[in-house]
Order: sequence, then structure tokens, then C-alpha cells
Amino acid sequence: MRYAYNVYEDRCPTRMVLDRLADKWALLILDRLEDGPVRFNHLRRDIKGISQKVLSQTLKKLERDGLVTRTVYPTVPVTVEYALTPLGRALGETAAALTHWAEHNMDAILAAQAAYDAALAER
Amino acid sequence: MRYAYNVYEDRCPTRMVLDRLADKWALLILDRLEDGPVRFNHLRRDIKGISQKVLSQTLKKLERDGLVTRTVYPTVPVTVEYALTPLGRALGETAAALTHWAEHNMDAILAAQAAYDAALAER
DNA sequence: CGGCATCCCCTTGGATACTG
DNA sequence: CAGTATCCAAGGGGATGCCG
Repeated sequence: MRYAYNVYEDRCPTRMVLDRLADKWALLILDRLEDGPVRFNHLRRDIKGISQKVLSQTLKKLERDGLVTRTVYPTVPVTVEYALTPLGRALGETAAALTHWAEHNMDAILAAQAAYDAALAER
Repeated sequence: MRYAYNVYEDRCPTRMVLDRLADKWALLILDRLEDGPVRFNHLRRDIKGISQKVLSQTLKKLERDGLVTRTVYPTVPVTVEYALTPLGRALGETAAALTHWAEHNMDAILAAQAAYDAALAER
């Protein structure tokens, strides 16, 4: 076994964490925060296609996991900034490897899909 | 922008790939196949908690993406082996970084969750 | 053994409206 | 601005049964 925990076991702690991390929106948010704090509606606008409900939920989970901080400024109207914690920053860098891999190998994957679909249609 | 494509845009190819990769089961399957080919029911038994329907669907997606090969041996009853392609192996290694990160930082995350929940209950 | 088909539930997430 | 609350539709995924 290569891991301290058996990641194939149900209910192993690593899986819990993996569950949280294997989230498209979480990865995108983490990535978007790498350049510094961002306000709620700014995130909402930048990350196209996310609803405010899902953004809110995802941010809350990330905050609970200690990956993101939520800072409220008592302006009128109120301003809320989200920023990476050191932990979140470290994860963001790890996750960026995945995003970069996706980008570099996208062509190969798209080609494989086309070939697969063509072979299917032929039958 | 750090990426060739704007990953925050809806409908960008990188997001399509990321969508597929941000899948707990896919990551676990990729990881499980790193030591060599595995048969369907063997995978099903090893990866606790996955249903055969979801396993089947996930494997089909991975095959379509060119990450996994499916080989049928005409025994009776039939034997089917799944194995990583070079592309799949490369992704598996990248994904392993995520899994390892999860394992190494799990304690910090669990502690953050406990602190968050405690602060909530107190109010 | 390795699936696919069917049924069915129940969660996820979108749309909308409202509040501090 | 930054959410929460409510409603509702779609589909993801479990359970079961059947087949090559």
C-alpha cells in the first residue's frame, strides 16, 4: 500500500478530503484566489456559469476546511473578501498541476474522444 | 492570464477536461490501475462503495478519453481487463499528487472543520 | 464474468424573491 | 453588496433483474 490510509476503503479520511477536492468549482475558485483576495460578486462574475447559490455553498465548505478566509468589512453596503489561507494556497498549487495537465493534454483527449465516437458510429 | 485558455470562461475546452478529472471515482480508478491491469469485478471489489453502474459508466468515460484501455479475452465466461494508457498513467501520477496532498494535510483540514463547527455551535 | 435495462428515489442545482 | 429562503425540475446514482 502506497498510502498511510487505504484510499480504496469506504469512510477513510483521505477519501473525505478527496471528495471535497474533486470539485470543479472548488478548484476554479482556489485558482482564482491565487492572485489575492476577491469579493463575492467579483468571483461570481469572473467564474462564468456558477450560480450564487453554488458559489456560496462552495465558499462555505472551503472556509470550513480552512482553505479560505472570509473577511467582512463594515462598509455600507457591506464588503466581503475571500482569500486563500496558507493551506489553501498550497492546495491551489497542487491543483494547478491538474489544470495545467488538462490544458497540455487536451488535444490528445479530444482526439481520443473523436476516435471513440467515430468507431461507435461505424458499428 | 496564466493559461492558454481562460479557464474561467464557460465552455472552454480545459473546463471540459477538468470536469471529467474532478471526479472522485475516476481519480481512485486511475490510481488503482497504476500497478497493472485489473478486471472489472476486481475493481468493483477493491474500490469500496462504488456501484457497478457507476463503475461501468466511469470506465466508459475514461476509455473514451483515451486514458484507459478495455481488453476482452474470449474465455468462458468472458474476462475483461482494464489498463492505463500512457496518457492515463501520466494523469494518474498528476492526480496522485492531489491524493498525497490530501493525506498529508488531512489533519489540518479535520482540525479546521472541528474549529469551524465549534465556533458555530457556540453562537 | 461483465455488463445493460428498468424503476425509482433523492439529492443537486437553477430561478426567483426577499433581507441586513 | 452579499447573501438566505423557497420552490421546482433534472438527473445522478442505488437496487434489482436479466443476458451473452
